[in-house]
Amino acid sequence: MHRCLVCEIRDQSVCRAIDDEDLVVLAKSSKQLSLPPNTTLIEEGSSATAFFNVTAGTVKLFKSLPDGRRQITGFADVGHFLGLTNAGTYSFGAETVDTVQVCRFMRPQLETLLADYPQFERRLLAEVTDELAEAQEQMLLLGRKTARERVASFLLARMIHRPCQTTGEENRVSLPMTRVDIADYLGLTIETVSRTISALRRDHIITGTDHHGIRVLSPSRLRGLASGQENA
Amino acid sequence: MHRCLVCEIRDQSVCRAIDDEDLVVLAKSSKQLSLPPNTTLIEEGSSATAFFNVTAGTVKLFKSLPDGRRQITGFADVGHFLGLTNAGTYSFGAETVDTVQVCRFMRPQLETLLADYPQFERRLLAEVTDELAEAQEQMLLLGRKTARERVASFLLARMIHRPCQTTGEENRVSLPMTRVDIADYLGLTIETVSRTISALRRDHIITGTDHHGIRVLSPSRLRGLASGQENA
DNA sequence: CGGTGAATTGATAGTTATCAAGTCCGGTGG
DNA sequence: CCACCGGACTTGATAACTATCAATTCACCG
Repeated sequence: MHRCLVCEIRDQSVCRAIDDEDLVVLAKSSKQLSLPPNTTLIEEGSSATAFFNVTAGTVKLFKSLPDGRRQITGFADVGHFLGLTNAGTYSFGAETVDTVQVCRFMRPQLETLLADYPQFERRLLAEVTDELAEAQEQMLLLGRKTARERVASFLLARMIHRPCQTTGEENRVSLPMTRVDIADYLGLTIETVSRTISALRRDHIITGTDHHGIRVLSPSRLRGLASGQENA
Repeated sequence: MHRCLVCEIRDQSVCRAIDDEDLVVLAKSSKQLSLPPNTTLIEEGSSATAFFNVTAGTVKLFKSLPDGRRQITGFADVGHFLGLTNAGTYSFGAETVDTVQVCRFMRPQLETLLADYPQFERRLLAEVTDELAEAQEQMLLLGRKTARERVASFLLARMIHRPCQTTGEENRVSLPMTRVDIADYLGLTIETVSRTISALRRDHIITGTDHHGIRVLSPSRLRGLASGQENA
């Protein structure tokens, strides 16, 4: 059957630009993959042959230096696409954080889609524009915020962006990634991330001992911290 | 007459997506402006009413924190556009660095252009994709590079991107922006930028005493530094 | 030629990295 | 079911890099 027609997250992704009839074509030009944690989706510098749409889980995007230093440039979760590039090679790498499902489009087929469905291209432009705005926000964080402000910004962004209301707990934030990933995202070391989270706990701004999930006690104080009011 | 037809940088900008006949329409929907140094083009957070195409000079884009800390997210020079956003307000500010000329499109007219010229949208998508790749490179710089590596990366990028061959000097790099701007772009202080440039001079990697232009003596050592080889 | 803002240089302080133990937690096997 | 194992995380002590504060020096422009 036509897989894309019954896609649960269709309205959250770029695919919403395509109507029911044409989704048949889309289903043929894409393939769904299920990937275990820490799988390489895109190797940095490899030739750009595919394009992915995340339908479940979280993917990390990153760039590295020859000596191994790494900067995670973003986490892509449900509904996000990745793999666009003008050059022939990917300028970044991508790995799964947890178990991930993606739809993969091969490049020639993507080109066809872009040519045939202006709406699809329109959606893509909007998505990339959003990503650029996020990247600018992250540059502000990396260039000008303190460790405490960075961690607060990160937790706040995850609280707002992924309202984890599956559990009964209020303001719960899930952290599927490791401390290494958080550190590489915030431009810090794992020790500084750990110490800073502990400090926020001591200050009763957050709570919870689980390493992969915390609860925000005072969203307003967190918001204050994230925007540079070092008190609150 | 039809200004856009004789535009000297047309083939360097998004306007190259539009053919001669239709440029007449473009000329009507845009307006050319000449602006002195340090003019605000876009106020951070103001409502997004216009879109600009730089035809001469350099514009700085930035984001700020309430207490005044600022991060310059990029410099836009000849051929670059700026002002795209999905939200109703700009998430960033923009100011001229030197004397700048821009073509201004008002938002409704831009929407029309996008709808009528798929090629224009295509070009825009490519441009934004490039900017995103640059932003990711800058995140690597801000999150993981040392001061010396940051300055080396900056000088190298300007050498490669703006081959300043107007003067006879080889490998000349022009720095129209102030030390404050460079510092805010690299996530450093002006003192650290100044000290680092002096150190590169001492190490005979660059030369020149002019504050707004230097000459690279050893591009290869600069390249090594920029990618993390702390020797070279 | 003097004035003024920009840039450089110096001394010191602070934030975060590095190095080094521990502790916690999830998974595995007895 | 419980003990053990190993990786992830936390905590502590110290070091290093860059920021801050302060004083010149430089260069541009009237």
